Amino acid sequence: MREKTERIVREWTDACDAEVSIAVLGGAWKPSILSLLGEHDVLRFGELSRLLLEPTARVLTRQLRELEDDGLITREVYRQVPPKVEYRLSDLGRGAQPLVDTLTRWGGEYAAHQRRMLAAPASVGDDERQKESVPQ
Amino acid sequence: MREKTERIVREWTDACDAEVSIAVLGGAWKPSILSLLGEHDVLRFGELSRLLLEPTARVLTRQLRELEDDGLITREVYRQVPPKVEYRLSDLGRGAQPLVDTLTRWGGEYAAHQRRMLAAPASVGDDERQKESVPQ
DNA sequence: CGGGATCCGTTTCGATACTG
DNA sequence: CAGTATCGAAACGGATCCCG
Repeated sequence: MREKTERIVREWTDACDAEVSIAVLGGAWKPSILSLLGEHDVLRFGELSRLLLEPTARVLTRQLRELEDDGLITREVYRQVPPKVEYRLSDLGRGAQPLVDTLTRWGGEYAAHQRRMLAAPASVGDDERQKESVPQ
Repeated sequence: MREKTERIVREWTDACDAEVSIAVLGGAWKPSILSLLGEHDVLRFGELSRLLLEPTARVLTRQLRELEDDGLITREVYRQVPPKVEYRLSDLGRGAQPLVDTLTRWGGEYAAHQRRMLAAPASVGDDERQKESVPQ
């Protein structure tokens, strides 16, 4: 487990369990990585890199390490030339798939909703924080 | 919408919709805030502050503003002395409740699983990244 | 009561260059 | 191919003081 994850698992009360999920899945690219590994079963470093539209190797490596440390994916190194490294979901990672799917679905709906908002010319009486009115 | 949220909604491809969810819900205390507003229907600033075990006012204010900007909660100001401000879920926020619940459930299970790992004395052959072995 | 202003340390992201 | 090393910029969480 990452130190950060461990701290949160230890110290936070049950009331905020959702924060644990955010701590584990909240890094850049992480949900996408889990999603792709869910679809493809096994992926090499370079394949992940291309599918994700090229985050820098530095960044991708760190996210993968963190997911590994938190137990969601496994990393298998083939000591050969040229090197080859395979990533898969662990049991824990497969257990997270429904959550990732839910994140994907809600995020898609939210993005679609907001894109409609962006497309629509701001109409009079639109809701740009006009609640500064005086209800009482 | 926050600038950050808007950037992500605009620029990311559909393949990474989950990142949108993380962008919106990924701040400290945010899932907890939504959770509490789901339970209590309406809460004042001070009530939220106490229920969350006292984040500083500065931090709580910022998270509430971001959630408001992203359209998940509403803020109603009563111009009286002493002041009174009420927070509620918006329609968008109510729509996020199933997602928050899923985050809470998975986070709870993950935390329980990892706490068992922490409690168990590390047994021989435990999995602290021993995959550096040579499969081929 | 419900903040705003200011400041700061840490974390995180990301670009560039290099390597077994 | 799959990284590592180094560096800079920015975002974030948080403390402290002040205010209508």
